[in-house]
Amino acid sequence: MQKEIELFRDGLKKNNLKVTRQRLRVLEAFLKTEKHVSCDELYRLIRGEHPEIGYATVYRTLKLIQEAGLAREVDFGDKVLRLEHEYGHKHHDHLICLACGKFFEVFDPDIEALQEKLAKKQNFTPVRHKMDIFGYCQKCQGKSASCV
Amino acid sequence: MQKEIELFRDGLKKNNLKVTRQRLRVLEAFLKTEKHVSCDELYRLIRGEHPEIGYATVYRTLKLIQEAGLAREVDFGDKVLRLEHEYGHKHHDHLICLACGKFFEVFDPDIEALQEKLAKKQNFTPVRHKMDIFGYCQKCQGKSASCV
DNA sequence: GTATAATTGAAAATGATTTTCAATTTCATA
DNA sequence: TATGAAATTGAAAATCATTTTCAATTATAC
Repeated sequence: MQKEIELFRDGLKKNNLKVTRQRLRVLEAFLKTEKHVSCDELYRLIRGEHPEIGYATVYRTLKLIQEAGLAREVDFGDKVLRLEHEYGHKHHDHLICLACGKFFEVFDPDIEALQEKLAKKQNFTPVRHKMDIFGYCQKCQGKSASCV
Repeated sequence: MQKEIELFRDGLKKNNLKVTRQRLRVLEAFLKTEKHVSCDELYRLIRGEHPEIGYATVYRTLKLIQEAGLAREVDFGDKVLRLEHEYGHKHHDHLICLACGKFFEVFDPDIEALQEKLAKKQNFTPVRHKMDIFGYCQKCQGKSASCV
C-alpha cells in the first residue's frame, strides 16, 4: 500500500497537482477495498469516517487514481463505472454470474496469445482488451437470472 | 429483411403486443443501417422521414427488437447503448480503434473454444461473452488517442 | 362497429456523471 | 514561517442518456 501511495503522489506531482488530505483518504479507501467498486459505493464507504468529503471529490479522485495507473475500469453491464485495482494485479478476464452477480477473475495465456495474433492479422495494434464471460457460477447452476 | 419483419411480428404477437405503424418504421430503420447504432442516432435517422415518431417510441421499440432476438447490445466504452444486428449475423468480437473510432468484426474459433474450456474449468456455465480489443487500426498506426 | 387493452408522444423523472463557483487549502518561494 | 499564486474543495446545479408518466389515440378480437 505504501508503494501505491507513493505512485499516486508521484502522479500528482508530475501534473502539478496537489496532494490533499481528501485525495489521500479516497485513495486509502480504494486500496482497502478489494471489490470492483463504483464511485457511489466508495463514497458511501468514505462517508462513514469522513462525512466532510463530497461526492465530487471522490469522483474526481477516482479519475486521478486511474490516471496514476492504480485502477482500471471494469464493466459488468450495469451501466455503472466500476474500478478494480491495477497496480500489482495482472491483467485478467472475468466470469460474471447472471444469477448472483458474483464475478471470478481468470487468466489463460493461450487465449491472450491468440488475441494478440488475431489483432496482428488485421494489421491492428492492440493496446488493451477486455473479455467478459457471462453465465452461471457453480452455485447458481440451473437458476435463471429472474430467480435472483 | 422480410424474414426479420416476420420474426418481429411474431415476437409481438406472442406477447400480446400490437403491430403498429411506428414499430414497423423503427424496425425498418434499424434493419437498413448496418452500423452499431445508438438509440439517439436511430431517432435522428427516423426523424427525417417520420418526424411524428417520438424518441420514447424509438427507445421502446429498440427494446422489443432486442427481445425478438434481432439485435444485441454492444459496448464501445462510450457509455452509450448501441445495438448491432443479431439475426443472420454470427457471434463475433470487436477490434476498436482508439484514434478514429472505427471498429472491425473478427472471429477466431480457437479463441472461442478456449473460452468455453476456461469457463468449464471453473465449473462456470457460459451463456454469452464479449471480447473487445482496443488499439490502433492500420490507418491510425502511431497516432495517439488525443490526435483524433 | 365496438369495447378494451395496448400504444403513442411530450414532458417530466431518474440516476450516474460532470461542471460551476466562491471559499479554502496547498506548497514553492521568499 | 510567512506569502501569494494556483489548485482544490463541497454543495448545488447542469448534463446527458435512459426511463416513466399520463391523457389522448390506435390496434385488434369479438
